[in-house]
Amino acid sequence: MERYNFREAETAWQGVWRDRRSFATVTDPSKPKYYVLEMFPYPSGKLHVGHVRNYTMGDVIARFMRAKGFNVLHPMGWDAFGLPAENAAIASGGHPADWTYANIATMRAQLKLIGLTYDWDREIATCHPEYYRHEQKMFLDFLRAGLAYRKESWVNWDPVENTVLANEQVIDGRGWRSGAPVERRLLSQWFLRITDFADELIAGIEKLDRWPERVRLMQAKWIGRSEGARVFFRLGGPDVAPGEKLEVFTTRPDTLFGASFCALSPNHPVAQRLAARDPAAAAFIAECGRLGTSEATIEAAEKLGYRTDLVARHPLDPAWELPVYIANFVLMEYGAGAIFGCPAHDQRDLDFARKYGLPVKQVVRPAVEHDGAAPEIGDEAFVSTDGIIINSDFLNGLSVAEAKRLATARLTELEAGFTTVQYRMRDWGVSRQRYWGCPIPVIHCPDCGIVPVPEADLPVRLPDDVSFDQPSNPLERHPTWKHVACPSCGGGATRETDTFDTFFESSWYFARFCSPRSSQAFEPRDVQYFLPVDQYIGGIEHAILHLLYARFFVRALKKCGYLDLEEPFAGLFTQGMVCHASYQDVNGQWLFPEQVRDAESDHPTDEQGRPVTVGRVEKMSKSRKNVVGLDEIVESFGADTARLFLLSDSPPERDLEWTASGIEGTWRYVNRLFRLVTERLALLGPIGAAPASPVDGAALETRRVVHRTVAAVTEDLEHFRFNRAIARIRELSNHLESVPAQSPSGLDGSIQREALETIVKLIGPMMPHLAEELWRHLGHTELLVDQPWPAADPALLRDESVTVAIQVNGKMRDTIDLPRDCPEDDARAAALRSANVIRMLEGRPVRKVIVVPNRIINVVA
RNA sequence: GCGGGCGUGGUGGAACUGGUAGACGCGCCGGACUCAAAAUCCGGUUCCGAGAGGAGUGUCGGUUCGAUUCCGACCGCCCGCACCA
Repeated sequence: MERYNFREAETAWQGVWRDRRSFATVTDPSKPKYYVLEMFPYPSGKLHVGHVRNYTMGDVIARFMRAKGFNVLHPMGWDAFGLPAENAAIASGGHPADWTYANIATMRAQLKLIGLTYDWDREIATCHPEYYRHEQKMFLDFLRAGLAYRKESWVNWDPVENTVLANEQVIDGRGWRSGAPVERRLLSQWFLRITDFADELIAGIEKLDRWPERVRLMQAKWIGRSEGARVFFRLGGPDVAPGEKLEVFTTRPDTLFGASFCALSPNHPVAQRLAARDPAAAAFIAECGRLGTSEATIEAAEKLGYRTDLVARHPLDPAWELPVYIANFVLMEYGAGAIFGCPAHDQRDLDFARKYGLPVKQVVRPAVEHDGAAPEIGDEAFVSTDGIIINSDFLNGLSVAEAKRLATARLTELEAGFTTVQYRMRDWGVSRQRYWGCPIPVIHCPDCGIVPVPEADLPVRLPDDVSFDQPSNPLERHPTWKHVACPSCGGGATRETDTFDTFFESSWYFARFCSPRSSQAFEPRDVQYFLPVDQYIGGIEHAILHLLYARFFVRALKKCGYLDLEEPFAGLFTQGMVCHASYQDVNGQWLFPEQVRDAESDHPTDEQGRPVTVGRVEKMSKSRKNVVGLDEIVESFGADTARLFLLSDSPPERDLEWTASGIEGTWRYVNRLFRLVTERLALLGPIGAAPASPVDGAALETRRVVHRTVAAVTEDLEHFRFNRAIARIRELSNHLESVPAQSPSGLDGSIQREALETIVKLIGPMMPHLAEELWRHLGHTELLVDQPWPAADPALLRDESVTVAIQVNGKMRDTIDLPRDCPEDDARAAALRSANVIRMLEGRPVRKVIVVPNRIINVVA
């Protein structure tokens, strides 16, 4: 029996596609375009099968859309700056660039093994000066447009990576890569004004209707828009200047009459000033700093306050004085860094008030009163906004919404406040104290201050001769690199030694792919044609990070005149992870899957026959050794088998468990398909002849199955339902196998040909090498990749007779074949004739018969 | 705590807008071929029951002629956010 020689076929077809430049794409506005992009990888070393699931999905879409006639852009590149390269250099003494480029070479070769339709002419690596020079220019333009600025602020310091992290890169108080608890440091850093676009970024989410709801919600929450008011409280007390005011932010100006205290952040300027003259205040502030504000321990931390000798005068009743506290739960970074506390209607304020014996005055009662009186405030604040204002002077009797409006109107009149919108998101800190990144193109001059590097001097290149023998930034220690003449006054000055956050590079690479060799960042003609990305594919872990930064970046670029684009990614798909069981030997050491015998049995052992403990099925990771190498799988089963398995076993958005039995089963199917086609070649009609039009029998049924499959698979691929598409194709091949191959009972040659050519075309996006090989076997000289996607004949999608289920009292008792769309009376009569129905009725009278045309008949007794 | 998602055979998962639950696989069982094994092929495989039939989509309840699908309460799992005023 002939087996499919995937090694020969895959190498050969990859060569043909390469030589014919089958997947090279050019800007051609006369054709509809489709831009498919998978999030480009960081070149970390070697690919395992878990890495390639999203590339396979992207490739299926690219090939499918290509067959449907689109001019498909499907590029690949490398997110090549980043810490692992530097860490490798520290560990082994090499240079980050060498490590990075070597990994790129390895991974590029691996990607080429699996037959992806990348236009390799467009390959980019972000660590190349021809790439990063453009983002240096962008930064200078941002600077000019006021979108970039430098300020001293408290930042997140990762003590393991020895660098600052953006807020988005701190997960549960820990560095997103190192996992180390983040410290707070006061540093001068570069920021991008992402908050300028907060409103636009939130409004734009509405229009991203081809994004997962989950990601849209996460972004909206991250940006965190709150409508409210700034309110000013006149301060009183020692060393308070005449007319000095305390500014607070609140979303509930309607509850101002329920105020019982004000609270300052420990970092608030007023608190800091107080600390200078009040040692107890200073001690309290120091204590707050020790506890940390970004630690996960905050959750359990008690709400603590220090009562100052200051008072705050109520803006709507100057005779009313409120105590002023310094409180550990007030964040300097949000709002005004100070609050007014309304214990009756805010749980946190209530806890605080109870602890310090402050008054609790209810000013909102439930809109629907229960038995007359409003319930007392006990340990639970009444936080609902569905209520009526009470005990509040001129606001009494109003709804919460009305009271908000009236209160802020009065505040505005008194010049004691105004309405405002507050965001949770803060500006994006882009400075990193590391070497392997894009240099920030500014110069610090003792006389002129910050001076941008002149555009003619770009790119500011990284120096090659650096050492990693100390933990600090090598650019800082370099003997000459940072010492330059000031471009403005010519005097002695120093370069900025920080580099950009690597999310800077990934914020615009999708645009660079449109014109990767241009001397500009990109050509307007190209980006206008290809952008936005029609289908973006990547992991959920970037729901906020990269996907938010890129959305901001296109807006900033638009403002600077680079491009005219609303959103970078019109469609987004977030794929699940590839998982594998993990194994430990008797000593608790992790084992690679290939070191385990009988891994899927009840008693797996190691190579010495000792028992092995099977752990959880979890994401493939080097540390647990539960990885399956891509090279090994391609060598044993071929790229198509690996691709098919990655697509078939789970829905694409869910996690997939990689199993040896699964990949073997897929390999069996690949061979079955190969035989199905190659064993029937002698029976086929000529190429190009129209299929016969049988009126009934097996031949008609076969044509129906073929066309139904085309319709179903097309629909499935359009909706990312790869697992279902594959199930449909398997049903079709099951059907074809069941039809006798040989005449006279077999099919007409033209119908055989139609069926086999169709199945080959349908598997094309998923198993491109096998499909191309079988297409050649079918006698074609042109390439399958240049063939159009098959179309289903609508006439063959409609059956003339339908199988209708018959229920008695909702339970299925029989099925009957009826002509399609037959009259209801006929259907009813046919159902009542059914022997099973008569038996199940047991002589009871029929009360009602429900007929759902072509579907079901329910006899109710 | 808040927000979102998910619970279907031994297992991964199907089931269009409420209309034949378990498609398509994996595994398992039986059989054919073989000296034997592998490969391949054929048949079976939700549970109970010999059968007729009954039960069945996390649990309980509701709406309906009919519920995996809609509604309510609960249980469990996963993910995100979390002193945001």
